[in-house]
Formats: sequence, C-alpha cells, structure tokens
Amino acid sequence: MTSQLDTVFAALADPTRRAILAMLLEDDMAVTDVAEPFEMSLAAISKHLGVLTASGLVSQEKRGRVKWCKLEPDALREASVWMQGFGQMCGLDLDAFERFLDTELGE
Amino acid sequence: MTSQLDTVFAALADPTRRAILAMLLEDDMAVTDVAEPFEMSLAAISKHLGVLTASGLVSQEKRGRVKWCKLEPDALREASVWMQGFGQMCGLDLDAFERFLDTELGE
DNA sequence: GTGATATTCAACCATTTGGTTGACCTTTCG
DNA sequence: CGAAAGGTCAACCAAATGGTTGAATATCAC
Repeated sequence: MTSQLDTVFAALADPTRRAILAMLLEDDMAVTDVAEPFEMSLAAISKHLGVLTASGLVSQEKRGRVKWCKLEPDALREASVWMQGFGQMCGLDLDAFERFLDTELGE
Repeated sequence: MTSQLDTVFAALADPTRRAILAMLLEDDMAVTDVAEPFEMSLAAISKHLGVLTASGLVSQEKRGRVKWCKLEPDALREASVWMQGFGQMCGLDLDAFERFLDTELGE
C-alpha cells in the first residue's frame, strides 16, 4: 500500500528529476529534448520520466514517434497539503487551505 | 553535492518517517516512545530518526540515558519554497495565497 | 556492584535505485 | 525500399535503503 505521498516525495528527492520538472514548467517536451541538457544516457532519463509519470507528476502522450511529456502540477497538491501541517503554517486550517487550492487550481 | 532538498524529500518519502514527524508535532519524545506504536524493532526506528536528523527535520539531544527528539519545522522551508515555486508558475495566485494565510493565521 | 533501561553499533540480508550498454520496435524521411 | 530518429526494454552493475538480529555502551536505580 504505497501511497501517493510516498511516490511523489520520492520522485522529488532526486535533483535530476526536479530539474526535469522545472524544464517542463516552461513547456511540454519530447523525451529526447528533456534528455538533451543532461550528461547521462537517454535510457536513464527515460527511467526518470517513468518515475515521474508513476508518481503522477508528469503525464506522457505518444504522437507519432514522439512521446510528449507534460507537467501535472495537481499531483503536488496532496504533498503540499501534507507539508502545510508543519513549519510556519502550523495551526493552519487545512480544510480552508484545501478549498483555497481548489479555487486557485481550478477543478 | 547532495542538497538539502534531496535529503528532506527523501526523508519525507517514507510513511514511517512521516508518522514520526506527525507524532513529534505534538511534543518532543524519547526514542523508545517514538518506537512504541510501530511494529518494527527499536533499531529500525533509531535508523529512521537518524535519517530525519541528517535531513535536519529532527534534532536529538541526549539528557541522561534518554535521547530526546524534537521537530525542526524550519527544515521544511526550502522544500516548501521549492514546491511553492511550482504553484506560482502554474498560475496559482500568490497574492490570494498570502491573503489566505493572513486570514488563516490571524492578523 | 548488579541489574534493568535507553540507545546505538555491527553484521547481515533482500530489495530498490540510478546508472550503463546493446538490442529492439516504431515512425518518419529521402 | 532503406536508413535515421525517437524511445523503450533487458540485462547487468554498484550503491543505497529498510529491515533484522545480537552484542556493546551508557546511565539510572537498588
């Protein structure tokens, strides 16, 4: 029973994967283009994208021979809500926070 | 050069460790008391606390034969900021977020 | 001092992770 | 058609992770 929190935090724990997410912030990208700036094999990047996809942080859609990678920021919500329970937001009304996220992120 | 983000997110990726953090939210605790509700050895919990301490999320202080564990919520800040950056880029209205925090935290 | 309590250490084990390479499949292009 | 481009798969490897035991180290209580 490995929760969404487990996989999302684990996905975020790797600097290469965080860099990929940052790149996808700009725009959707093909796997090859994601791999380009990194000094590791395409297969390695493909694995990282697999981890990100499994966590829900990225979605992939194949069009022709190109597989497009798209950021899915909604997957960060659960993790974000969990983190708000700590730190400077200690004592925050989590229900209200969730309602806030709902309106802000739409849906 | 393994960054703070790496270790913090990695620490958060384990459900046992998240549960420990939630317990420490209530109060400081001795290692043995932290371990009590879990169905694993004390040594395993000691290791988890080691991971949490290495990440800065927990500090430990030995008084007598008891080692007290204390939550360090400040260690979450960097990770929180990183995640908030995504919300920002993804269209989250940070001003509204700040207003939300103001009302939630009072004053 | 003896013994119980609190905690870590060391060795071990199975599994996962992050990377490599080379073969493979599909799609596009000339 | 044949060749190149886009990706994945499979096998392998080293290192890290998460757990176990049993011994070791302090400290406290009698």
